[in-house]
Amino acid sequence: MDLSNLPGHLIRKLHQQSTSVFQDRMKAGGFDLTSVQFAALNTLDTNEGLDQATVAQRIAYDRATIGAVIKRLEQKGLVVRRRDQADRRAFKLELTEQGKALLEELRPIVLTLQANILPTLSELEQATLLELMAKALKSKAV
Amino acid sequence: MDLSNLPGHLIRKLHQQSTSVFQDRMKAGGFDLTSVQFAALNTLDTNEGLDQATVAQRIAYDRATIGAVIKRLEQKGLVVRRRDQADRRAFKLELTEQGKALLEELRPIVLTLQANILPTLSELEQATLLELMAKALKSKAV
DNA sequence: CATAATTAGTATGTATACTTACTATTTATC
DNA sequence: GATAAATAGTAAGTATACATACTAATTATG
Repeated sequence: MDLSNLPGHLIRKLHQQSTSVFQDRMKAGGFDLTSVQFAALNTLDTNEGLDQATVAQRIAYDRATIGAVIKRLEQKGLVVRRRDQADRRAFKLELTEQGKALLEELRPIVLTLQANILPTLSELEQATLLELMAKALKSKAV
Repeated sequence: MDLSNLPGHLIRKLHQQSTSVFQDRMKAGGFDLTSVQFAALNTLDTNEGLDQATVAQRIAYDRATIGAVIKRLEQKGLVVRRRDQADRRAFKLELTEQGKALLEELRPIVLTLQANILPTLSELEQATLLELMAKALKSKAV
């Protein structure tokens, strides 16, 4: 039984390649940020004042996982947490000036880097792959 | 900037879906094994007496990661480690009878479950996706 | 053959990723 | 309006995933 052609294995390796490209580019630029942290940061900029649960939902993360991610962003001085006065269980998250500046700097880099995740595919092939992945995610598997 | 259509994000979510389907199926069958552990087990059956480094290389895992995976397989009584007398740094890995039996039982389940990772795609679309993923992995990204 | 360079595996530290259980609060419901 | 149900976030536990540094052993090189 050869696993190498099964969906699960191919997807895992592609994910490896994807995060590896992201990390290499960040390191090359002297940035200390993971793809997860970037995704959280980017979501906050588009929508200031979100709480952790909403951020988690937007980028498909677990509630427990996002807590640790936000904590690290806070320690890096990129995000501030304030108790929501309307709902004192929740935090309202905001980017600091430093967080906003970093995000502006990173966005073009992250966009450019996406092409390097699939360097051996033609434009058409990349588009087809993205379309099929999006379709595969349409409704959750049983 | 919307991340949801970028390769990195789609790949991550697909990976989530893939591992989730695997875990659900295992749980439904009353098995306690991750996809990573299954991959290691399967590699060992095809090739008894491999060492950890070779197993790691075959299924594209990190040397440090595979050590922990093998340790858990050993604790579950599925794998045995013996010092290689020809190279006393290395271990020769072998499946136990229990490991072999479990593997035989799991193989058809794992094969069947692969289709559930991409339930919204037609046969043709699945084949196309697999082909493109395989091609994208052909040579590592820079 | 002595020393340098590699290699197998472990240890440590950081970062996801998810489960279950918990506290504190808020919302639903009777 | 008291109580039940739900929700936000944390805590603890397990399992990848990878970088770096380390030990022990092997191979290369002078």
